[in-house]
Amino acid sequence: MVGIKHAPRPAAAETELRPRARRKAQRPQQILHAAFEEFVERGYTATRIEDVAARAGVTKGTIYLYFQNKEELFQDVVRKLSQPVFDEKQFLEQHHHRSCEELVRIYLDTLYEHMTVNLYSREILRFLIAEGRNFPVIVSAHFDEFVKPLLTMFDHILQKGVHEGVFEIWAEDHLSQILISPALTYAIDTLLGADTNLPELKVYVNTHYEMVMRTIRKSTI
Amino acid sequence: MVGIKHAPRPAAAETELRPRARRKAQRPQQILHAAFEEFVERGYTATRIEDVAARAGVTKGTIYLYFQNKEELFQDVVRKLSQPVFDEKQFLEQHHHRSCEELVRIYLDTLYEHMTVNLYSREILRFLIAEGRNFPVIVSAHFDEFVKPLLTMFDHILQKGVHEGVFEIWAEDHLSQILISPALTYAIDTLLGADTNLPELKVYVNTHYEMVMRTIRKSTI
Amino acid sequence: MVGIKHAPRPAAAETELRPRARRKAQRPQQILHAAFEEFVERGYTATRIEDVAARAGVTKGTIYLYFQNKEELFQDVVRKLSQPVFDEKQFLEQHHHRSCEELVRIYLDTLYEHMTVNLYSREILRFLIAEGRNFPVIVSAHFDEFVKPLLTMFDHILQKGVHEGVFEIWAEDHLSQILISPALTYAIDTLLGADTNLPELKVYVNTHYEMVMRTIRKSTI
Amino acid sequence: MVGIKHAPRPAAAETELRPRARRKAQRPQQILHAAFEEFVERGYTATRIEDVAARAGVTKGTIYLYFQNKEELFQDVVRKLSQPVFDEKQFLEQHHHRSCEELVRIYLDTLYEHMTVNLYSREILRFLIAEGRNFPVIVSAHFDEFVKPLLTMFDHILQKGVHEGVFEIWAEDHLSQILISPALTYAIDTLLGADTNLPELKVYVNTHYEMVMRTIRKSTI
DNA sequence: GATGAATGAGGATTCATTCAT
DNA sequence: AATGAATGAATCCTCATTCAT
Repeated sequence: MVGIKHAPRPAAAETELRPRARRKAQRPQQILHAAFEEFVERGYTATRIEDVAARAGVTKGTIYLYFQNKEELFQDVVRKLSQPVFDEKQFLEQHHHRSCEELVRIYLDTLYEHMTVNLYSREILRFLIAEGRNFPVIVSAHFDEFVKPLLTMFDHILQKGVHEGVFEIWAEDHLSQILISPALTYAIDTLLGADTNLPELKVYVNTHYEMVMRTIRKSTI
Repeated sequence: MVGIKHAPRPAAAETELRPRARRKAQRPQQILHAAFEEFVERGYTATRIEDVAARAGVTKGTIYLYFQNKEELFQDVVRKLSQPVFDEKQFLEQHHHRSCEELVRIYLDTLYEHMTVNLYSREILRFLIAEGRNFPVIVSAHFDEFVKPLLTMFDHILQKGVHEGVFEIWAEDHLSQILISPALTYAIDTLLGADTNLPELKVYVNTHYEMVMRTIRKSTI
Repeated sequence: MVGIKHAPRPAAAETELRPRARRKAQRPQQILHAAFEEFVERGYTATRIEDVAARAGVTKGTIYLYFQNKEELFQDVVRKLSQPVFDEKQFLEQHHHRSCEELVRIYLDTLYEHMTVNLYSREILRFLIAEGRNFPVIVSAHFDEFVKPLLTMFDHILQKGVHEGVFEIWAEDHLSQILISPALTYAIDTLLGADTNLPELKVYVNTHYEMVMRTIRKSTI
Repeated sequence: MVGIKHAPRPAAAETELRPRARRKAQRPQQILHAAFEEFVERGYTATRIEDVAARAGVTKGTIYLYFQNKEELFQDVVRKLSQPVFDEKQFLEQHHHRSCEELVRIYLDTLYEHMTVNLYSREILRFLIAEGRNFPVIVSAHFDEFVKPLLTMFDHILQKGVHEGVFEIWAEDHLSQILISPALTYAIDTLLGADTNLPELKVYVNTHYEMVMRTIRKSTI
């Protein structure tokens, strides 16, 4: 009987840890996600620690066991919940048999899909714009870690195209940035909740792709 | 002729008022600008009415003589300090002798100059992204009043070009939006204070212009 | 022409004063009445000087020309707008041919009518109860000037009745106060806005009168 | 027997709680009483939450843990600190052997004693008169819960007397209200702090009682 | 480790009062 | 005499943070 008193030991599902320890190990993640959602819904200042706690299923005090303070929590949310759109190496390997034009297309499709599906990216963009002034460090960290790789990768595709004689890089600077811009426009439109004005995605991407190709395709006269 | 050179004496409006009345007439503007600057520096929530007052050279109470409350003040800042980039009619008249390609170039130059010179536009964009969730009305009002005309006008230039046989509109939708996107990217980059990553404007505009032309110029084979 | 420029001199209607002077002379009264009404509607603290001013048709500043401050204004309202229910001398002369029983009846009728018709009395009672703590002087002044005479006068009627052998004063003290009490109850009920519970006045007065008579009428066995 | 002498150990409710929980359990009462006293001394508007807190030995914030806001606090004070004068059933059982005349006397004695001893009743009456305009709900709630039962109970005594042939109800309506009125007068006088004019209670009650009896005692000729 | 009661600094807003015009 | 713009003290309420349990 004594043994039965205790809840049966759960199958060590995800980790080897005891339930208590496991629960503890998950706390920070739970809290980060809860915080993210609250920050998304209300913005930094309007978000109350207590609401984050409630959403995470803990209480105020617990938040402070894992995070110094609200500011720290916010920064951690941005840092830890940002997800790279691509893993460049993997992307190139996965699509190594594709033509450069196809790579551009897949790149764009992936990018837009990421933005559509992945709440995080979009909302973190909002955070950065809204609160960036007060958190300059995470802004540039985010830029380095997530935006720059995006641009670099597009650059690589362009270069590959040049190398293969299908693309033409006629400008010295900023070309990738300019060519990808429409995706940012789309993201901002979404952020502004301009639902009415939101373009139909498929058509939008087609046009975007066409714009890119017309711009860089090497004329083969 | 000499006489005519001077602007016509302003209607008794401002100058002839007694000092007190004149001061009063200026208050709302003073406050709006002070508020704008505080909102820019701190964001909506972090801005204290008392700071706005101090910056405007008045005291707390005075703010409330002219604005219902903080929210109202914020909305008025956005509403009243937004400035249209173009007056389309005037723009077209002024440049009626230009070719369509030149019109596109002037359009872009004007747009970027506006963004560079005009603090307001840029920061109001930040407001809209940061606080838009809480002020949906001004977001859509702003879109209708300032963004939509911008797009429409670009559309008109494109159509003119098509009419004259120099441009080709090969997409049914969103073309203008996509073609102008790089300007938004530039604005956002500025907002993010990515000073390091900020492109040299002249080169950036050139590239943007070239992108547009490559995209829409009718091939004349 | 010069003469016509000025507004025609209004006929010296109520006083010999010039219009301007007359207007000035009326100001304090106007303000007192406006203040009274505001105090009635909102209570002392919730009444704003500006509202009083607006109701009096002047501006804030003007109030302070005639009254030291809000407190002073309140006290003046209570002092100057209280109106005696009876002029005892006149009352007795007017009804000298009546029997004592009739005098009691007329006394009660007058009292209730005063309370019903005369907003002031009722509301000033509320002031006294609500704010009396903070204005002890006017409470006792009011008591001496308005309540005491009321009781005294009833006493006199009783004594007259005793003298004429129709009434019997069987208690040494407080008899008048007790016999008049139902009128106070009625006033309070009105104040509490207990409209639902408010008795039909005529019936109520009848019962009150009957109570009084049964209490003091000399049995004539 | 010794053991039994002690009151049965109170249900774990209060005593067995850990100190923290116990303190929490008492907070609302502490605050209510502190608030009551402040409201009594200053009136609703002039009372500052911070003063209530200080008197309750807590800080501002704590008040808001237990009460939504100042208004709510006020209403709760009125609601929860009002105490019925009688428990009718108990009163009648306790005095079932008394004559109806004695019942009337005891009723009055109890009523006056309640008013004298029980600060709350008196001051809550002041609240209702002073602030009733702004809290109509609690006025009528209070009337239904505390005043009406008082009248009803007096009615019942009268009816009992009629049944036993000693009283005569000669008026259809409002009789109880009128007969009890002097008690209200007494309460108001106390409220007005008319200490000078305050009757000596014993004499006053005697006269009141005599008035009632002369009014309703069935003549036994 | 977790809790949640308590704190108290901080900020929006109101309004009696002043005073230059 | 009258105005009404401006002031700033006063007060409600919120919420990040602490800490005894």
